[in-house]
Amino acid sequence: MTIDDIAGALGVSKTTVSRAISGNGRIGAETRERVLEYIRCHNYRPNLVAKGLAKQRTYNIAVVWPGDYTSFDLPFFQRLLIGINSYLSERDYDIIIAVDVGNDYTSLKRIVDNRKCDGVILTRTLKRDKTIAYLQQEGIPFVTVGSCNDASVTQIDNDNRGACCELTQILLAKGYKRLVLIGGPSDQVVNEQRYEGFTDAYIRAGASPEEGLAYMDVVDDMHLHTVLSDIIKRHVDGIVCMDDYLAAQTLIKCHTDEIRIPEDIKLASFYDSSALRNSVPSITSIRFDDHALGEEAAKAILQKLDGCVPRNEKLRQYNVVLRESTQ
DNA sequence: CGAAGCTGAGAGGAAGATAG
DNA sequence: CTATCTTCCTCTCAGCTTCG
Repeated sequence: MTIDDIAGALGVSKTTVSRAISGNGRIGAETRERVLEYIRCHNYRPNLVAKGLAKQRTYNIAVVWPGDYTSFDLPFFQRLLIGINSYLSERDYDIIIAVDVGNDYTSLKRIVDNRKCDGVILTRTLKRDKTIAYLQQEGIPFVTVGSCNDASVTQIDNDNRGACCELTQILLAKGYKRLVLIGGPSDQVVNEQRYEGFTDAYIRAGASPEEGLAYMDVVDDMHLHTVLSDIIKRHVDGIVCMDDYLAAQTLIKCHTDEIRIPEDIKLASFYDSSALRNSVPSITSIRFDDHALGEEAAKAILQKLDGCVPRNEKLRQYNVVLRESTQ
């Protein structure tokens, strides 16, 4: 059934049917109700492809998923994606996933070149982000989940710097002065912000982190193993991991080397994934509302498509959840 | 005469159908 | 084989009719 069929059945023009559905343009209340009643009785659904043709829209949003995500990052991405989808699906938009690694945007480019999406949501940002530069050059509306230095980019983000600072401050206040930070690729803005938060906490405590106790760019198990061996030799008070994969590997390494957590060394992480929430011991972590983060990103991209300039949201709040690993 | 209510025509992209 | 319609469905501009 099309609006033409409805128009024929009710003896009005298809324009009138269209106006009754959209609510745009002049139409009598009685005529409108007659059309809507007919639609209700006959389960009519407008053809979105035809609507897209008329409105020059695809009703798809591309979401860029970093292909190098680990299984421990997945819960974050899953919650984020569900948040994005719950907002978009209520407004007849769908998601297309583009899987790209680092600064390679081949997958996204194919989607954009084939005009399969109206806008793009990036789920992380890099310090020199070529994907952002590409989208700016192409003039494609986009928002980032994650911060970047370009103020013209609409950015939605958790307060990673503040969260890492507060977590570190809590550990310092407990008397754990020699803390180590382990982080992933430093070209990811999120990791840099967490590093800054870590050093902020020391500065606020009137101290500075011990030289060489921040291990960045830990990207594979071999490297992590070497780092952990080094850390254990240095007899530090605690380890702060920038993600749950690193924390999980640290747990395994400590168990193998018969180092007890929290008796011999404290351990804290990010993301609050269920694997570490329920591990023995349970791991102190940061809790963000990733679902709401996704909804906000989706809202912002639809605002951009409608020609609004969404204000750059303030950083989203968090909770530090203290558990057995830092007692 | 002007506002309200409505209609006709055409645009939009891609693929299939038809004419030359 | 190439070029030119035609079709799919919806939206919207421009314009028509009706009525107070």
